[in-house]
Amino acid sequence: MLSKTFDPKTVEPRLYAAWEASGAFAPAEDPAAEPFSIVIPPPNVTGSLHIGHALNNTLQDVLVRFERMRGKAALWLPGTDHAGIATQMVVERQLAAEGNISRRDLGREAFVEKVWEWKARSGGTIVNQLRRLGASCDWSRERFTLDEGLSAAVRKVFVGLYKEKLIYRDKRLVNWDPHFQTAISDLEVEQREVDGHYWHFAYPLEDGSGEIVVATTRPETMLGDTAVAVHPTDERYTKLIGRAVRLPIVGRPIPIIADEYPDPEKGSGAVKITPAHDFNDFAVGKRHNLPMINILDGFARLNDNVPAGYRGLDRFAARQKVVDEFERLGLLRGVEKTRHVVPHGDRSGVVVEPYLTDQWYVNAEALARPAIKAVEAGDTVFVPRAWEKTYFEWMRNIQPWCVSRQLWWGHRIPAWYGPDGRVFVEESEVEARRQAEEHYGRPTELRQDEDVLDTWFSSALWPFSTLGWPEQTRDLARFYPTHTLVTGFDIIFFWVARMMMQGLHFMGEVPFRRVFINALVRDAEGKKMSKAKGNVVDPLELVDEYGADALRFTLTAMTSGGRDLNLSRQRIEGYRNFGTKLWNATRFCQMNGCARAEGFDPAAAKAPLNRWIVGETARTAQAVTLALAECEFDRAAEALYRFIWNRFCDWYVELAKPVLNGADQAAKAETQATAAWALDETLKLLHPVMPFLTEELWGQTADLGVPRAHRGFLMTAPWPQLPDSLVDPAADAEIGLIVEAISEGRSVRQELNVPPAARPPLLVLEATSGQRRVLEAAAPLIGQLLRVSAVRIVGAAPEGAIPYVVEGATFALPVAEFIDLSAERARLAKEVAGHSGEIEKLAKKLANPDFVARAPEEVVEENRERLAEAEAAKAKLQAALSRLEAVA
RNA sequence: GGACGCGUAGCUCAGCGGGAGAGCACUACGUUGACAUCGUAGGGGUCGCUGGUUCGAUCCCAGCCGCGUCCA
Repeated sequence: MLSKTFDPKTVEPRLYAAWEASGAFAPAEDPAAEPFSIVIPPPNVTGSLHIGHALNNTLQDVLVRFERMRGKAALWLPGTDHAGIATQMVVERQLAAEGNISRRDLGREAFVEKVWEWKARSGGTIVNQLRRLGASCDWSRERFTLDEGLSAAVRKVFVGLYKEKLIYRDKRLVNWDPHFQTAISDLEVEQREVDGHYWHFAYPLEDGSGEIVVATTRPETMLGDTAVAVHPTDERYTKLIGRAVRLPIVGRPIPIIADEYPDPEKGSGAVKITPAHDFNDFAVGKRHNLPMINILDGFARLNDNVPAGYRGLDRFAARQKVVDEFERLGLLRGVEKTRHVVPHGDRSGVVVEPYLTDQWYVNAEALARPAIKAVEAGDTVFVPRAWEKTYFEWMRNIQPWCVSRQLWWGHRIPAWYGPDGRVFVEESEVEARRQAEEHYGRPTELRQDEDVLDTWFSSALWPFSTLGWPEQTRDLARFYPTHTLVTGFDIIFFWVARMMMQGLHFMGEVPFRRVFINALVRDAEGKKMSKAKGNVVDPLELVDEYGADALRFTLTAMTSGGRDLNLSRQRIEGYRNFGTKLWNATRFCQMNGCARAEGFDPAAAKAPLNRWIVGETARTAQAVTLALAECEFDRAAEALYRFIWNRFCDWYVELAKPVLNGADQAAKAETQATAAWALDETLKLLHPVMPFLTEELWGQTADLGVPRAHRGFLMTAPWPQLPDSLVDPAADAEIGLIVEAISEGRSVRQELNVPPAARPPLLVLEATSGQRRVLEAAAPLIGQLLRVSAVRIVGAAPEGAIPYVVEGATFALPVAEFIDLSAERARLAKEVAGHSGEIEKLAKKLANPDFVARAPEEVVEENRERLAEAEAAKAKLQAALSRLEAVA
């Protein structure tokens, strides 16, 4: 006998271990099985599971379990990302906390060694947390972006792109993160709006004949100014173009140039130009061939290119000093408060500086072209489709991708320099040496590039590098292109776009056929979760409290096309209750001898009740199958919830009770067999979303009746394929009538406050012969569920019987002695008014000749029928109301 | 400033050309032997505003108002 509730705490670890040990997570070996593959968005090794991971991985698991049951060779390939900056940060912090020497003192090799040690010790956290969710990843294929195989892939791609001239070295402005001492890509820069000032500085003309005023939010950069620009059409300055100002403090003469960049409407219309420290100024500098004076070092301190008093100062100290100096010189023309956006490093949180350095770039524009085409052609489809716009928007305006990082943790760039600076880009040092020897004519000492690659460079290869590329493995042939990628919209640029580019370039095919973009999980009030706000929900805590299945069902049910998903504990609790409901329905069936019967054929069931639930099961199977195939997760969850709670539990079980307790042995046996069959099908349909509870029930009911055709785990059972022919409209109509008669009767009783203990008969006044037959046959059911003593077919209602109309049939409950006549009058009047409103609307519509002429025939017909029904019902209730008023 | 998206029941959200829906919350009643992590019933919405298209608009189009996100 089942316990009273499901106990996730003991069941989950047991079942997960059993699944894993059985090898069920690996794809079927059957070569005939259609492949279905998903690569996991690799979480950072440093990570721990947050609610976004829980959502993302739940959806992947739902899909992969569904497809596995559908007989596909389903592979969900897991792994983790080395996450350059994040990991380096964690280990550095740990070194500091342990009172150890810093990374720099430790030296590169020793530090990297420390990171690997850390990874061995703590890197598995998130992977184990995924197990707690029930994720059916094939752990035997788990990969890490710094694995030997993946590193080989990275080198091959880098060298390949270099030789095609799609990777190149360039001196340009980068976003420099002074905290981590590295360049970062545009995507890693966060624009934050902050309070600041506009300082207006006067630059005296060199000949002393006047001044020109420029405004800046970054005064310290003036030390690197190499021009002042004005708009060529700005008449205020036409005469000054070509002349020079003497740069205060520095004393350097710099030209006044004409360029389209300054906006005459803004400020004074004149702009100071610092080509080495501003992206716009850099462009101006290029156009006018201006000197580029770098005034900062890697720590964002001022370097030796500035006057002595400023050297070594931090940028912000220098800012103040420059302002003070201008004031002292009498050249400060004003200060305004302003709010402006300032770039910050997304990891470090410090202000990043545009900084002139040599870096490696990928020609993203060239790689983007085929990637754009592939989505246009539908080779890869985004779900929801609207995200394609985001993808296109970025891809069509793509900039060169800076891929070098001045970090130690990552894939070292496979470039070696000779003594004269000549670069050899090869997959191995050996090969680089060989090339060098050939070039120089003798063995030559080479120095490897110090930099590592952007973490996203290796992530971009994930869909094929994890399958073994560059080796031509069986997995690669079988599972590439992968089928579906499930990820968040925040990394469409970082990751999805780059996988598209690299996949197409190196594999000649898109990396995935479909990209499902999942929502961002927010708190119950719709606020973004953040540690600062203290509203972060730990998914593992939720799993502890409600079980993994409840959390999974919640996340699945809340996944519609939206961008946000507001998670509340109440919601999870509700779905935990849903699991309990199914658990107890199974318990009920078990207590009532429901067991699989030898040779049971759902199509051959005789009792309308059984035929009805068989049809409902088939309908549900179809709805869930369609929904999951289309990533309509909320619809799948809704169909399951509705079927299990509102059909199976609320009606099937209730209506089956009298049969199960009755004397008709044949009917009882059929019902027991049907219930067992329906439950088995239900467990299969619910399994992808609630794997633990369903697997446990599957196991606990394994011995009830004849053995199942599928003897193993539910997770490997075949998915239900139930034909439409199992739906029986006649059975639907019968059960529909019974359900409505009971529901409406209950409504009458409650509204009129008929005591629950009262057991009047239910009178059937007007009904078709078919309806009468159904109602008479269902008398015991109706008796129990509506709490009536009998169902009687009568000609006319006795005085004071309360009528109601359902499916065109008229019923009455003789409960006059219990009720307040005025309450009944009010009830009838309300019903009549309701019908009147409906009638008015429909009649008006049908009276419109345009409607009748132009609307589709079936719509017109449907409206006519509804009008007739409403009129009939109203007439009956109106008659009752009149009788009542006559009595009173 | 540009792009995208959202305003539907108290809350969170589905629906998206022909009868306004769900969960939760709320109210009343109820231990009928699966389940109180329950059952039964009920109240509650000019579907942001203004126009347009249409026989018909919550749904399509335009404008406006309010909110959010991303990119400058």
